[in-house]
Amino acid sequence: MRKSRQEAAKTRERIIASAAAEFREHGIAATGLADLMKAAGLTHGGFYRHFNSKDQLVAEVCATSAVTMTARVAASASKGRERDGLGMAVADYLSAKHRDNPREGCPLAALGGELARADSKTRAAASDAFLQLVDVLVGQMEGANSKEAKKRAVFAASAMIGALTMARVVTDPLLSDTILRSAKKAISRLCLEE
Amino acid sequence: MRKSRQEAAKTRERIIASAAAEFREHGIAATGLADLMKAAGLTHGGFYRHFNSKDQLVAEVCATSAVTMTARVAASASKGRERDGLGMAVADYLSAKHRDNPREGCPLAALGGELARADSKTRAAASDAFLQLVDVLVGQMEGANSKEAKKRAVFAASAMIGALTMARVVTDPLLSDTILRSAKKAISRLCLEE
DNA sequence: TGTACATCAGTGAACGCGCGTTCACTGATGTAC
DNA sequence: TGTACATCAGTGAACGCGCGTTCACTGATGTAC
Repeated sequence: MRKSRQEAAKTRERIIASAAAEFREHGIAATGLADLMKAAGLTHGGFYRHFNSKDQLVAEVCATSAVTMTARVAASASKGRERDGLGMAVADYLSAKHRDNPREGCPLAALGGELARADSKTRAAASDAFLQLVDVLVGQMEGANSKEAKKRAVFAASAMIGALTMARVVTDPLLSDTILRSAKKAISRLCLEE
Repeated sequence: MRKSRQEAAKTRERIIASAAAEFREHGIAATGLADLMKAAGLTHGGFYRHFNSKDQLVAEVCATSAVTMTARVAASASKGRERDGLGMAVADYLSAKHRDNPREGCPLAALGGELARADSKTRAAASDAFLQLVDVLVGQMEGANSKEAKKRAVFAASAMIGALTMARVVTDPLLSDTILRSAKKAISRLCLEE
């Protein structure tokens, strides 16, 4: 039952999309190929018509989900009328909604530790994802292309990722909210000063 | 070849110590019981004389490695003569040495994502670990027991964890150093003001 | 444009392997008298 | 204090299971004439 090239390309995208969601929800190591192929509405045997290995999929998922995530952050930044696009972006990233929906959220926050141990292509994609996030933030800051602004944005990005991660780890819902709120406040303040 | 109670207790501690190192280096899901028992100098069959399940081990490892980590941060804070214990603690946590030695480092930074998906006992231990870290930081801040100081410490802790995680993810060594340095600077500054 | 053939997307069974867990066994340790 | 027996830490083999990967097969799609 061969499919047309168009259909095959769509299937490939569907596999990547399912994998992106499953990985972020359950972790990379904990998600089997059979699981994610089933989530894409396929049997697991067909996987290797599209990818050479699970590792290759992981790298591609990392790259594509980074683009989606960055676009989302950029979009919420642009909702800030005139000023405080950065505040909007940070507030959206550190929202309860984002915390409670890792499937569609930032891959760096959901998979941080695993990405640090991944192969070089995946880590390269993750690095790129981080830099994309930094770029979006820097674009929203006063004195955008100064080195100082870049450094602040690097800090803001890693702090946002850390806060979202810990907000998901912690069992006490009040503490989780505090983590989100204190980070939102501190990062907005830090980036507005000067 | 039954062992004495003393020896058995030491074995148990040895398993926890090996597991703590292996988990932080390779991840929880990626570390098999056979691997970690071998690292402790035992065969894997004996595991269940000490623990009911892998999950139980994970929770205990999380609890004990948190204590070690907190003690380490507290120790480097106390090295700061008179002032700036906080600066010392942050600098030590965000050092290249810590980044390059996850085996002996902070479990929250090494396992963040996996802990968020772990069972409730493990997540409770991880929450506790986070709060311990916050307490150490708050103890080093001006106006220590104000609510404002606590919130700042919550932010500092999550930002430190995020920065260390991302410093390990990123492939460019210069960027990795920048992440560490910018976080060190921003956190020290943030906590000293006011 | 129609026909014959090669390609290959997707299926479903199978591969070897390592996982977490269980178990029979061993012999030194701990306990009871 | 000495002896007889129960306990149990640790070994090593085995359990069923799901993993990533491979493969023979199917039939619609793509290609060549």
